[in-house]
Amino acid sequence: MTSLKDVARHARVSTATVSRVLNHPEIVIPITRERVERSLRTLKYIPSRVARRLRMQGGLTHILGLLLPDIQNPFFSEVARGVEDITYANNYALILCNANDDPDREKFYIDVMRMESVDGVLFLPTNETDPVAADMIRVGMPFVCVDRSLSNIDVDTVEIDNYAGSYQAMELLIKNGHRRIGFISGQPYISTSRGRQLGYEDALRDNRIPLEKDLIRNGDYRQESGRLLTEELLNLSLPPTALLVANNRMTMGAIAVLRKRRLKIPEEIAIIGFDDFPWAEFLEPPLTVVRLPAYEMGRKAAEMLLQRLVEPELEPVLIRLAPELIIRKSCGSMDDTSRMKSFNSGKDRAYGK
Amino acid sequence: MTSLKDVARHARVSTATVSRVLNHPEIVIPITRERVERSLRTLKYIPSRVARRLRMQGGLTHILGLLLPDIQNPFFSEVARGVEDITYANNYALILCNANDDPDREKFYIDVMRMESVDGVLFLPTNETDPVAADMIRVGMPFVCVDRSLSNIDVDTVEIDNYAGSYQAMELLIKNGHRRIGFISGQPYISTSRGRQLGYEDALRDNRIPLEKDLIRNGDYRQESGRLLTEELLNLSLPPTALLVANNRMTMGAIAVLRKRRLKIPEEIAIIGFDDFPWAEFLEPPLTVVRLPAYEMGRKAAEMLLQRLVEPELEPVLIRLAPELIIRKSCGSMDDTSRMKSFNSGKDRAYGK
DNA sequence: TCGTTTTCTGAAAACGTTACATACAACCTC
DNA sequence: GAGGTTGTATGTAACGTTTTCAGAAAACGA
Repeated sequence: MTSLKDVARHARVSTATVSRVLNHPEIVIPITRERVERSLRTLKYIPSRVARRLRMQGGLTHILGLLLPDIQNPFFSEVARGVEDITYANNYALILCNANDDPDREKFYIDVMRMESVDGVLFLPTNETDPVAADMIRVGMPFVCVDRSLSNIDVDTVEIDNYAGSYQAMELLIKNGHRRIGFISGQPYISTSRGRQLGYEDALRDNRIPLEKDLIRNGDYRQESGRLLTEELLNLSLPPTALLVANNRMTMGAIAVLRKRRLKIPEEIAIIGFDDFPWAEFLEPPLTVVRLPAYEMGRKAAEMLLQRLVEPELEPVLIRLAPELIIRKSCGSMDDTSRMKSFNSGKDRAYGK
Repeated sequence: MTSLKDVARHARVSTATVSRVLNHPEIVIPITRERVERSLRTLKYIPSRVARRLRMQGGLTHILGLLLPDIQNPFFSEVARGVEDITYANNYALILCNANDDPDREKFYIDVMRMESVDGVLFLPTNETDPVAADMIRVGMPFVCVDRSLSNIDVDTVEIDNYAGSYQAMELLIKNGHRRIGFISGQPYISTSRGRQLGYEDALRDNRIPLEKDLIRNGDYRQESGRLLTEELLNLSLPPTALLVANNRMTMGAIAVLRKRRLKIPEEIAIIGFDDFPWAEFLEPPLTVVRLPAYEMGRKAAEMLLQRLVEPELEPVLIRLAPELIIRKSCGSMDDTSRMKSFNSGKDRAYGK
């Protein structure tokens, strides 16, 4: 690798001059500048970001870190794409790490980011209380929480209005005549899960439907979990007539069970999932979902972090993005309301009411 | 940030000793070692990988780069997961970059990797002739090509036997009675596309079915492309009775068109896609696919690169992984062969043969 | 006791940058 | 013409590590 020193020797100037040609070309006299630039080209000089980063402790070195819980989930990879579009547009490099839902791995990568002295970190916590992250924030590392929040820490956050998302989904199901609605939630120590669950509960209460603890199940956001919990719900003596599932993976698990039991959707059981994904409309029937603006969230978060870098003293900001209910067929469409109702009353009778 | 120097001062030793405690603990006497370790802990020392990397030019600094064409495609994100599992297991950090199918972005990130002096690079080229990558290889950077190969460059490569994949898919379609099979291919300058197309052509030839240029369409691996080309194929005066689609995105485009035209799958048109994905079995009908071992490929590639780091002088190696035909319903299952046949002969008559 | 080996530690140099302080002109200003 | 100002380039000191070299101290053998 050719270094600044090589270029300096070749152009018969000092390294300082070469560095200035690179960083502040306007303050070096054209004749010298051109000579240096020629040397730069002939030697194919490539600067070392490592050396620069070492030297510029405290300055900006144009590298950000992004830590995701699960890169395979299209929701998170869309967040990543949003982030990356912004960082690239601003000439920032990005260290993208995948915690794989494993706290040890998460810690490993958080440490990596500190060790790499990135300018700032975009973080999607796998759980609410992360001492390593907390430490990082305390120590003054520019930091933005994305999608999920950290408890007891006041820090820039971009998240989705999960409460509104599930509230709207519930309203639709209730309007379609459902009263026994199963809710497959995520882990209670993830902020998104709690928001979604609260929306579920409030929608019931606002519609004077009694809350049944039995109908709420906590899973771990994985497909297997969705499968298991759906089985449990269907095996209830009074099974639900509709399902609200808190993420896309568990939704797939749920659908797998529904298929296996040959239950007709939405006639025999309705289902709404969280997270839209490219194939949702090709399922049979097309899946009604709460679309979460993942790409938007990634962009917003990256913009926020870049902003924070130039204005470190600002008060922490919270941005909440609105989800969107995408009504397809799996919830019983509006047109089917009548059929829906009669079906449900039939069910109700079957239950002995 | 506390540095080695701080720790050294606190423990009343030299920085050299602290460094030795960190890297070669066995050569420092226990009494000193413990004192240093105590200081390390109380000061919460976190090493700077940046400084280490700068110092260890030529040595191994435990960081690898991975450059993907499109992080949102589940195929690539699965590759990433495979890579990441291996790097993490070996205590390597990973800089994961997303070229977003954009050659400029690809160049940007390749440069970033050089500038960051990573130990090695895992690269999925967006096209076969990449001067920047070629340069990197020439300059001796440990390098592994994944999934797609670079032309004219002898370098470690892990890829999939695309030829076999499409050959097998074609055999199945032909066995199911199809003779007019449309092929929606990728860009001809991507090695995977060519392999898949060759398999298509050879399967036809080996079964004495004349090749019709009209039935082969080149797309760009995006959904819109699949949509367009399917429309084109269906608008042919003699449209195909089956479709083989060279990647998952274009397959979705194709299915969208088939749905829109209310064509029954597989009765009116059969379809096989490349790349399995989590939802393929939930489509109606479940999609027959050529499963590509993406995760495996990621693992293999990472292992290969790590191997290369310790044995730089080895001859370049080519690993070709076998795909797997996953037969579901969209191609007309074996049981339906008879129905298939009669259906096709009916079609044939309709075509005036 | 003295030399020799062994074990441990410290000083210093290097990695490739950037920034600060300085040097040396040349040009004003009074 | 002394002193100040500007414009340009240089020298050098960091940044935080690792490693080489050499020296001090300890252990050993005679």
